[in-house]
Amino acid sequence: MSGRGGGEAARPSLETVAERAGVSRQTVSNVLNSPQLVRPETIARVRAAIEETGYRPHRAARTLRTRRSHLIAARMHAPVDGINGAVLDSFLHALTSRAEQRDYRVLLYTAEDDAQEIAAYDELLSDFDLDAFVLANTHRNDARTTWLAEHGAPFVTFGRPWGVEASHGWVDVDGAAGVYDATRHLIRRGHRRIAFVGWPEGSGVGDDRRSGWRSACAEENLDVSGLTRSVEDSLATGRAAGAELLNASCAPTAIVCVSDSLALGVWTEITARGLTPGADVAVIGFDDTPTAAVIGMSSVAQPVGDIAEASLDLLTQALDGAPGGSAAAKQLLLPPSLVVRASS
Amino acid sequence: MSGRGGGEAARPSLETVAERAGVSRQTVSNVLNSPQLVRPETIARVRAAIEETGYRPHRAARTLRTRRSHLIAARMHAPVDGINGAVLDSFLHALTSRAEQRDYRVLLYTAEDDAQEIAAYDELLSDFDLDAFVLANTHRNDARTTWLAEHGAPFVTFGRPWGVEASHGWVDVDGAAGVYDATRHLIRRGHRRIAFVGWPEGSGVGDDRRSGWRSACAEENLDVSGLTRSVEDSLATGRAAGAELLNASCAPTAIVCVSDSLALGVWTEITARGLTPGADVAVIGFDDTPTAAVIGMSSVAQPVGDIAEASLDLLTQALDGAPGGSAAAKQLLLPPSLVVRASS
DNA sequence: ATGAAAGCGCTAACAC
DNA sequence: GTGTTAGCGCTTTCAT
Repeated sequence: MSGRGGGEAARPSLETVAERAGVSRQTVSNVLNSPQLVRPETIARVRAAIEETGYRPHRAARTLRTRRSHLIAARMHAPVDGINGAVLDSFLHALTSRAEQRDYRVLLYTAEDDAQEIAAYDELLSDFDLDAFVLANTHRNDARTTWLAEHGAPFVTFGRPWGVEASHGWVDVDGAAGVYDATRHLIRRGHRRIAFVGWPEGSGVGDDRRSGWRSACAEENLDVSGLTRSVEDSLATGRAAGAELLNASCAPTAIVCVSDSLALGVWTEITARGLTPGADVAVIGFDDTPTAAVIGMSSVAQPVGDIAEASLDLLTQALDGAPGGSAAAKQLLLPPSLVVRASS
Repeated sequence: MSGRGGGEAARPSLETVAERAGVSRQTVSNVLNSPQLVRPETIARVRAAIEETGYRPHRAARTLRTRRSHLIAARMHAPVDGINGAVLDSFLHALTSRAEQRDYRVLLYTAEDDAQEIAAYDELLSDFDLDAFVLANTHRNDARTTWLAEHGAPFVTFGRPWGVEASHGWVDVDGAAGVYDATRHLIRRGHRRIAFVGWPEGSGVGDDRRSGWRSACAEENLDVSGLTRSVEDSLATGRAAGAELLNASCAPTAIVCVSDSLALGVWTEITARGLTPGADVAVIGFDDTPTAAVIGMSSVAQPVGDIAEASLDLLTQALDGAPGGSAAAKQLLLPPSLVVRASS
């Protein structure tokens, strides 16, 4: 740690610039925030003075006056099994870099459940004048969106509102389509007995993804009886589900999973039996995590950059004022893409 | 996105609290910031008034006055191969949650090289009054620390200053000790030909880790000739290095790697030959990434939480004033720990 | 199109 | 130990 007190030059203020340009402080502010009110030649003079003095507006002062911090809050998720968290990490990176381009910054917070997260909103909103919130992992009965809406705080969610009608802006990935594509891919490769390992019924995301498998199979009149499992998300449960499926009298030749965690569990079971994923039993996961890439497992990838971009579009549209009636869609469903590797 | 304008109650200010408690604004401020100056009974009265009104101080106002934002900047790293980034992610999470406990928040920025990162510091410092910076991945000729020191900005690094004498605060993990432990572990298991796959000479971190392997082998008079490789960090290069080693006339029975990426590359080569990591050839990586955990690969783990904690200790010590002469060490080398799994 | 006055909410400096 | 005064740097009226 280095202490304070290096040789800084005195920080130029609006005043300095105004004097130098021979205008009032106010005019400088207008050049910055409402240039259309200022005559072009004045603008030029002021711009020159800004350049010469190296003036930079001070955020805290602006925030105090306008109640806008130019800060967007995002949650830093705890590394769980470390597998699925990878998607949120790259989403966060995309969000940060794209926010910078729009003159916003991302402020982090942590929380262990919805209640803690709401407490964080409360503090962020009233203490720091946070401009907006980006939520991930929406789920049924999501208290967070309700709270934010009630408090009039702008927000977007990465994930649809599940089980409720909600009018807030959201961006999501079409999980059903992703799993549908994965299943179609397997069908094209000649598979007829394709299993699905998903999460227990009731999770919006999980049910949605499962439906993609079901409809792809239905289209081809494939028999799916006994070919689905519902388990919590982990390697161990995935492996057990895989074992069950492979032990059945009519074992599947391909297994699609709702997540990479489960898929890796299945993968582990396959290799433990001396079989080769892809050659003997095909496996496809969901999220295209680094681990999947490393071991060569096919997986459905979410377009993280596009999600971040779209989220910010929605946000800045609301924050910086949508010109006109703001007819733009406030809900967006993006298509994922299947990354085919050796395992399928 | 939900718009602004929900039914907020009017925000209570210091004034409100002061009136209610029958004191001046200043006294309320003192209760909050310098309670030792206020008589206990006054404190109690003010605290009660704060409670009743639900008053919360406004950061922007305080920042404007004190030039302290209570914000700490950290870089959001781009997901590279997705393997090694995992350590920084959990470090960032630990940093965020621990900073919250000390009434600091973490603000993100992105950068693609040192120059961009310095530009970010500049903006963050003068526009947002950032209080401090946390840097990771220190390297030789690190322009960032020089810049920060010159500008008098408080900072800590996760990583030693390599190749220079520097007096700034840092926290690092003893990589040499980690690799030494890993090698010792292999020796205890009976291995006599232990190879090391590292990075090209010149990277401080890489050379340091390699030295741990060298000294453990030297202690036991093990022959290490032809048993080390220096390659860039990736799966492919790791795999190639592994192949070379295994093809040699006197192939090693165990391979220690400077990173999990390289170790996974070696792992891939081993399994591709129909061999089993651990049973046939032992492999140990570095960083204990999620992928390592998933596939059951031994790896050296960095104590991320402790690093975050220590970094903040150093920072807050400098920011909030170290009482007394601040005799506490400003440099800290933490021991990593070997996580033994099936691969060794 | 530009300028003057006022004030956002807080704390440092000083008086009492 | 507590109150008073002033001002951080900016933008929002409103007057010109």
